[in-house]
Amino acid sequence: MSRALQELDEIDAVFGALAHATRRHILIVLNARGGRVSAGTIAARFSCSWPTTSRHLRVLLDAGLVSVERQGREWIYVVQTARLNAVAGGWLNWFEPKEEEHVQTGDRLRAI
Amino acid sequence: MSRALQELDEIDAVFGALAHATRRHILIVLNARGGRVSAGTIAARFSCSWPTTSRHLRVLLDAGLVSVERQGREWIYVVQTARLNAVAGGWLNWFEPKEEEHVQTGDRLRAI
DNA sequence: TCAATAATTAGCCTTTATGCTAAACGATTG
DNA sequence: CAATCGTTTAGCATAAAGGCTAATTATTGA
Repeated sequence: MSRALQELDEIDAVFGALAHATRRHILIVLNARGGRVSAGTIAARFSCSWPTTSRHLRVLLDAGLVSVERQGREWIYVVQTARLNAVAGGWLNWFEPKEEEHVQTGDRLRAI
Repeated sequence: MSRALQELDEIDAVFGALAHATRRHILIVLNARGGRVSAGTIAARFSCSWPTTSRHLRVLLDAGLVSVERQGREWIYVVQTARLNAVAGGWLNWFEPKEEEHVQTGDRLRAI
């Protein structure tokens, strides 16, 4: 797959993941708590059932917005702020009031 | 409704609108063509049926990401980049690598 | 090794989103 | 004022997303 096409898929996954309020909230909570939180701690903070939260975490994981590490019998989720900023921020950057130069290459352009 | 709650609804509408590839594409096309394009010109550029494109435009309109003006028998859609940057960029700003001060007020904080 | 803990996966049902065709509607043109 | 043009609205069918409970997996501790 071309770089541009792959980038389109990433954009799709990221904005798809950000479309749900609960998932956005999870990212904020994760970030507010230092970026590393166990699944149980997250689940306890939300009104939906644990499996439902677990699935939201999976969507975020598939989008690369969090990573996960096993620690004993806990799963620790880690927010990937760099990726969030790169992918979502990168897309948004198309709409920045531009002053002359954009950072976008020809390959990047094909990803529209 | 409180300012913070209204802001949450705006964030929800904006990220909801950005969740679909076609709608993101419409915004890019609109922006690339100088920000003002008729519905027909947009519809011609997409593979889905005209009514379907029309509905995508409606979702963007409801999210405030475009506005619309009648001009003769055409409808001219205008991309609202300022709002896009304010709402989506504003939310993303929570994840910026922070150096001391954030621009967020107490009211803003409640919107998490 | 058996019970308890932490969490995921499976399976099902309901809601929401998306796409299409057909009908409607306001502005213009003949 | 009738026909046409540009576009939206209505209505329906299908697909995707989200939520729940029950079952399963892996790890720890008695």
